[in-house]
Amino acid sequence: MPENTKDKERPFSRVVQKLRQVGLRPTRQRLALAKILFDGPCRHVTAEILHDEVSQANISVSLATIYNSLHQFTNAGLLREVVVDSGRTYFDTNISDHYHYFMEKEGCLKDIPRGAINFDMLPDEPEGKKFSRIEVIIHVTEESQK
Amino acid sequence: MPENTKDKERPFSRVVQKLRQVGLRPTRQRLALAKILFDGPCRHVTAEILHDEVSQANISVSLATIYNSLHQFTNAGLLREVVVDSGRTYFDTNISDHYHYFMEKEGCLKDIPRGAINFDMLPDEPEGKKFSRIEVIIHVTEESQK
DNA sequence: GTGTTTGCAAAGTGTTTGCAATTTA
DNA sequence: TAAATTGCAAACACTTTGCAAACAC
Repeated sequence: MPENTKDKERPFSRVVQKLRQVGLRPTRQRLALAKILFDGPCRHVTAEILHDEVSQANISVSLATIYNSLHQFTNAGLLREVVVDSGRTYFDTNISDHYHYFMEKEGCLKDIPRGAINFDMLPDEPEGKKFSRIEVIIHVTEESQK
Repeated sequence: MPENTKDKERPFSRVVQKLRQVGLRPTRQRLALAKILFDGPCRHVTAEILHDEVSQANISVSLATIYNSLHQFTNAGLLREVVVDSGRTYFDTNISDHYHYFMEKEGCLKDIPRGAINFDMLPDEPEGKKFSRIEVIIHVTEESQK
């Protein structure tokens, strides 16, 4: 099992930049996570899923670091937190305004395509308050279930 | 501290009925909880809030029983679970179709008045699936905060 | 070198569970 | 009395924290 170091830095350059832009040092751990998260289609992950995936890639990143990184990425605006399930935190790599399906059976999130859902009217913001975000989650079950 | 037993059953009759209707024995604990929950305006509670309130009324109900009861009430259709915050479960005594404000500062839920929010269009249910419920949560912050 | 980041293990939070004792019908 | 319910304490799942060692610049 010879170590493959040849493609160690080059393919990460985009990810390295992304981290640098938000002021996070591109450490081995953060690079591995960022590559999984941002180098491909948008994803919805939990800390545990990420931990499994990074492990499968034979990179060891502790759970504590995964949690730290997820929050750092979120604070930096690279991720968005989605709450569907008390006791489990999902992070969405799609940071644009959009809503979610929650597939009850699989326990996973899917983006609702832009334009597939629309508000006719919204309440007014109360005096001195503002709506910081509007979450819509459509729970999807199998036809047979109630 | 003389025990006050005179008004022990009568004022509970509505609540007793409610429990009986869904097949739950009106025990001392369930009655105390049901009275707090259903005898008055609609509420949003967590297990802890309920525990505090019932304790303040000098009735002792263990947290385990509170959790049990909240789930029993929910399964019986007397309550509805609302997820806003990972790590804390809210129960809503308003079981009609409606949506929520989440007041970030206070960490509490408020119902959005019926008709204040409306969908213009909704996605179609995929083949063999159905939308079991649609959750809308508007996060409300102070004007100054972002 | 200096300040940042990591990883472990321990602590924390909210919730669930097993089971003996108690209560309800 | 039989079956349901309760409460405790222990177990749980997920997340956060403190701190010494390792790392990035």
